[in-house]
Amino acid sequence: MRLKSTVCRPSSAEEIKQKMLESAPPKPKVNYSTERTLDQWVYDSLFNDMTRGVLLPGEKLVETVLCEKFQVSRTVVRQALHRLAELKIVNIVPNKGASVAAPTPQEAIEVFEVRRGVEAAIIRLLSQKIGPIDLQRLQERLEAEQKALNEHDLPRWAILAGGFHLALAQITGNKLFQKLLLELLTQCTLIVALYETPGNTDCEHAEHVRLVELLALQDTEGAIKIMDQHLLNLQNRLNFNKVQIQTVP
Amino acid sequence: MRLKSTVCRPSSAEEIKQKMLESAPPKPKVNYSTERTLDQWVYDSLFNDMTRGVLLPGEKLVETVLCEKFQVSRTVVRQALHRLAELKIVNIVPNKGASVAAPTPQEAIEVFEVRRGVEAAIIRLLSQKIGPIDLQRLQERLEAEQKALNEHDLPRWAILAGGFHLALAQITGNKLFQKLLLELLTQCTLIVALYETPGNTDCEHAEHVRLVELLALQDTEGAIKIMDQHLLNLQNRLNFNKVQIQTVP
DNA sequence: CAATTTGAAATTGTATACAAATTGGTATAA
DNA sequence: TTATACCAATTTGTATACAATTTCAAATTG
Repeated sequence: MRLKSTVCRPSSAEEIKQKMLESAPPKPKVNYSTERTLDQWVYDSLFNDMTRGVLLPGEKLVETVLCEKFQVSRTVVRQALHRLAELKIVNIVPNKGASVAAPTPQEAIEVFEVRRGVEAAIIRLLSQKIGPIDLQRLQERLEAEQKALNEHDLPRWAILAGGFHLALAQITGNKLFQKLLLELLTQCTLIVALYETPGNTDCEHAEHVRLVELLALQDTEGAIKIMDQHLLNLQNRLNFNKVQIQTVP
Repeated sequence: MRLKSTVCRPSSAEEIKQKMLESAPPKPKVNYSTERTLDQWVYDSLFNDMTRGVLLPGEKLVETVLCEKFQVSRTVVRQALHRLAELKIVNIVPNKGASVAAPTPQEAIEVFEVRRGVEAAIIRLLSQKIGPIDLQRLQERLEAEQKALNEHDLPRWAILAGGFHLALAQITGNKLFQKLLLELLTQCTLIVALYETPGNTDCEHAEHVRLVELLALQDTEGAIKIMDQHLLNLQNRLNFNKVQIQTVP
């Protein structure tokens, strides 16, 4: 008996303020309709929380809880959740509710199969369009990665490493490829959170370096091969026997 | 008793009844919640209307009109539209409304680039898993295609030809590839509706035949090449200067 | 005590109510 | 005539109200 009626307004409680503070949403938007809708704001916020690892796979997403967190009505929360479900990064079971997707081992394998295909296609396309400025920028990225590794700042490195793949997609100039890859990367984030084993970050970084070298040499097929192996290595580090802990508060 | 019949404000009229009859929805669902939700029903119905060419690119999708067509509240219609927008087959502009996606020439090119990459990946994966039964089924599909062509039943042929590509994805066993390809095919349907030129169906069919021959010979790279050319041919038949007619009732 | 029933709280699905924005036409002024 | 300001009707965005389903623990029964 926490909420008096079926309303999700501030009602008259104080635990709500507590909740608010404990995980405050980015910014409540001064006047709504400044080009963006509320549901887009909730959508983006949830999406980011998942890519950043704030929301973990399997975590329950109860509508009223999100209503209070964002101080919006259930209508907008539902809309955001259903849109995210369309991308398979939120799982919705009718009459049961929504939760952060927790891909099964089978689904994880499928995601990696698609990702390998898509990233190969991206490299093939990119090789026709890449120029010296692009290579320059990739080099700078690699140096930033190296720096993060030297400083043992793994969270920062992880973000940079994901960004590296997105940067490749960006060079193609193809927005659809960029969107598709972002979705796949997000799913991979969830998969890694579920099944990750230690792994060798130095190795991953070296593969990025080698990839850029091959791109600079215009060795497209070689670059594709490295990328494929890179993703296979990541996949092979997954341990599907790992016990999955459902977050239950 | 639910359904107080005051659904969506019938405004004032009779043209509405006309619209209702002119495109009656499949089935109104006896008791809702027989495993499926209303918004899923609307979603599926709209999706099919687009793949079947009943809804044309650019067509306005006004919420209240759909409310009356399906006899549901705006809530479910909105949910369905926003989900479809997530797949880029419906276009939503905040405060302006929804319409069937009408890809620009640039977007069309991007869809084809992605599709070529995805279908190549599908063939590469499929070649590891295809067996004699699969080849048998593909042969039967081709015969059905041939029959439709002989009978000059182009609509049926178009459905079969699209189904051929989906059938290839199915052989991979990868549900994600299947979902992705279905989305891309739907976008291609819209693109073709906008920019199609006559084109040679016999040629397209011959390419399907050749593809299956190469798969039977386990010539994966050859099959990929044929598929790529097949899709390039389709793309090259598009005429981006074609006048686009917006349906305005 | 184990298994089943049951019922109220919690949660989701759907409908309606209200607010804000857009649209299109008309009246007015330059 | 053209341009602009303004209002009313339409349409979309958001919040609330209500209905149906699920959950889970206490009560009942064997």
